[in-house]
Amino acid sequence: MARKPSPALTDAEARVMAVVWDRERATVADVVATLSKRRPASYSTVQTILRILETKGYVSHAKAARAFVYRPIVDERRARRRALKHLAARLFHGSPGLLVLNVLEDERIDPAELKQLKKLLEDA
Amino acid sequence: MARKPSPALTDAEARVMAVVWDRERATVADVVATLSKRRPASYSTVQTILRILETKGYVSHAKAARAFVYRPIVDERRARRRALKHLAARLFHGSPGLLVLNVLEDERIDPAELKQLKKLLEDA
DNA sequence: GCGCATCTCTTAAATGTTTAAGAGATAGGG
DNA sequence: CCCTATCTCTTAAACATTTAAGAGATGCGC
Repeated sequence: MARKPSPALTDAEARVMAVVWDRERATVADVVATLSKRRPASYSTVQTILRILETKGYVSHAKAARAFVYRPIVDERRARRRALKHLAARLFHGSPGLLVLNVLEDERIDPAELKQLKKLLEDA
Repeated sequence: MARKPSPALTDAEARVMAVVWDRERATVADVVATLSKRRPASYSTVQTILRILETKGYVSHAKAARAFVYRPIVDERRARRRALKHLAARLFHGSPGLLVLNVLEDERIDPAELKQLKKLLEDA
C-alpha cells in the first residue's frame, strides 16, 4: 500500500502555475490577488500549493525584502508537453496523433488557429 | 477545508477502464488477468477501483452467474472528450486549438494519421 | 518605541486515490 | 456432503490533494 508522488499538475496547482508563468515572478500575495478575481483564495492555501510546487520542481523561491518571490523552473511549454504525453498515454494508447484527431473531430477550432494548423501540416 | 469529487479518470482508473472498454463487459477477474500481463494487480484493488468507477458513473454492474459483470456507461470517445476539455481548460487557456498546435509542434505524428489530419482540415 | 499589518511556517482537518488484507457467501469437484 | 477455490464485500493503511487556522517574526506608520 504505497504511492508515487505524481509529477503532473493538479487543478489547484495549475491555477497557481498559470499566475506564476504569466508574471514570471510572483509572491504569495500576488497569486492570491490574481486568483481572487475569480474565486476567493486564502493566503495559506496558496502558500501550501506553492510549497508543493517547489517540491515537485516546478518553481523555486528567493527571499526578496520580506516576501518570498517564486519563479518558474519548468516553463509552460515543457509542462504542456508533459501533460499531453501523460494524457496520450492514459487515454489514447500513447498516440499523440489519435489525440489530435479526436480534438479536431469534436471541437470547434478558432479560424486563425486553423490557418496555423494547415501551415504546420504543409511543412511537415 | 473540503473537496469536490473529481469526475476525471485517474491513472489507475484509466488502466481499468481501458480493459472494460476493450472487452465491452468484464469481471473483476478479467481485468486482473489483463492488467497482470504488464504489472501484477490484486483482485481487491481492482474491485475497489471498479466500485469507484461506478460511483463516478463510468460503469455499471450486473450480476451474471456468480461474478459481477461490469459494462461501460461512458464510452471511450466521451471520456476522451472530457479529458481533453479538462486539460485544455487547465493548461491551454481553454483553447483546444492551442492544444493541438502544441502537440503538432512537439510530437512526431504517424504518417497515416498525418494524412487523416490533412483531410480533416480540408473539409473544415 | 508600540501596535498593526504582512509574511512565513507549522500543523492539521477533510477528502480523494491507491493499494490490499480478511470475512463471509457460494458453487463445483471429489 | 464437505472441502476448496472463487467471488463479493468490508475495512483500512498509506499517501496525495485541497483547504485553512494559528503561531511567530518583522517591518512600517505614528
